[in-house]
Amino acid sequence: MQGQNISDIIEKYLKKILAESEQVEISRSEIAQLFNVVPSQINYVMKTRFTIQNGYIVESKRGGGGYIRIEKVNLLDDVDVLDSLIETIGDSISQREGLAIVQTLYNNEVVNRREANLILASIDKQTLAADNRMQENSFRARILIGILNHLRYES
Amino acid sequence: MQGQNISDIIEKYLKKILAESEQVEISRSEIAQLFNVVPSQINYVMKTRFTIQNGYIVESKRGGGGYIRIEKVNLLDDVDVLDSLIETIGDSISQREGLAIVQTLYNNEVVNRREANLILASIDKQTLAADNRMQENSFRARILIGILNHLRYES
DNA sequence: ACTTTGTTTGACTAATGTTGACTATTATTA
DNA sequence: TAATAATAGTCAACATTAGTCAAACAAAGT
Repeated sequence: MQGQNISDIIEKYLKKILAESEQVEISRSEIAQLFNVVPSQINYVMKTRFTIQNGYIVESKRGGGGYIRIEKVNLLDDVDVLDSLIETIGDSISQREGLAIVQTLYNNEVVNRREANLILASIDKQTLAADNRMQENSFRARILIGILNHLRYES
Repeated sequence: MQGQNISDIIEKYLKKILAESEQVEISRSEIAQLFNVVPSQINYVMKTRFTIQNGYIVESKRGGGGYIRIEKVNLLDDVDVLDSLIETIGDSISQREGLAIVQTLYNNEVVNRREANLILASIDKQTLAADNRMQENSFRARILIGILNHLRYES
């Protein structure tokens, strides 16, 4: 039997619920209590077992009536393309290279023209207007990767 | 599932009314009594859920016959609203406020759902993952303004 | 055995919501 | 016009959640 540690058990518990419904909304402290672990262990489970690569989106809110919501999403077919693009980007990318990435997305029909232009607006040199080139390229990389990760699934 | 805290409930109550008519006029104390909260909680709800970023304008009057009036505004009809939206962004904006703005763009059919999610991905806290909060909010502001200006001159 | 990777824990931090005392404004009444 | 009543606004303390991070511990590789 594999999966005997408590994180695996919590993971199974939640995925069983998610097999029935599209999403779960939990109270971190309640789940923690239910499995007799500290609350932050729930964060660990989220971070290691409910990632976007696995097809899950996790959202949360603090304060009174706070929650953690896990949503199961359908991963698309182009995931491999997206992965390799993300790899290409790394942690820094120029505007010219960014344009090429968006072009690729458009050519592969991952995004349409309007969406492509929207992305370009967000990674535009003038938009980012960073203090220095390194910072600008760094944020451009993060934004593009965030968008690519988003394109993994249909919402 | 969602909306366990009383502020969310009050928000929903008011938005239900606003779905029918363009505006509501309430008595702060009456609403407070209706939901069994202190009057100032109504101000909290206004400040966090009925801002211009959310697409609402709140006006009020004190004294006898005082009121709080919530008005739904339309981005398309009102060019000034877009401008004031950009103005409220300034050079820094939180993820929460950013979400409110994108939601408003969607509600006003300036963008569709897919585009809205694309924008949200680009201004997401995790996407930006800046060294500090100020930097994160600063770049979020630049991106949003860049996108808003793009949308303005696009259609 | 040693090293690397994964898990568990708890102290500290951050975000959001609730409450009430005090203040400000407007209308009504003396 | 001055006093009073009837509203709404502000602000800071407190309450209620979730998040981060690094240390301790455990398991798996080499």
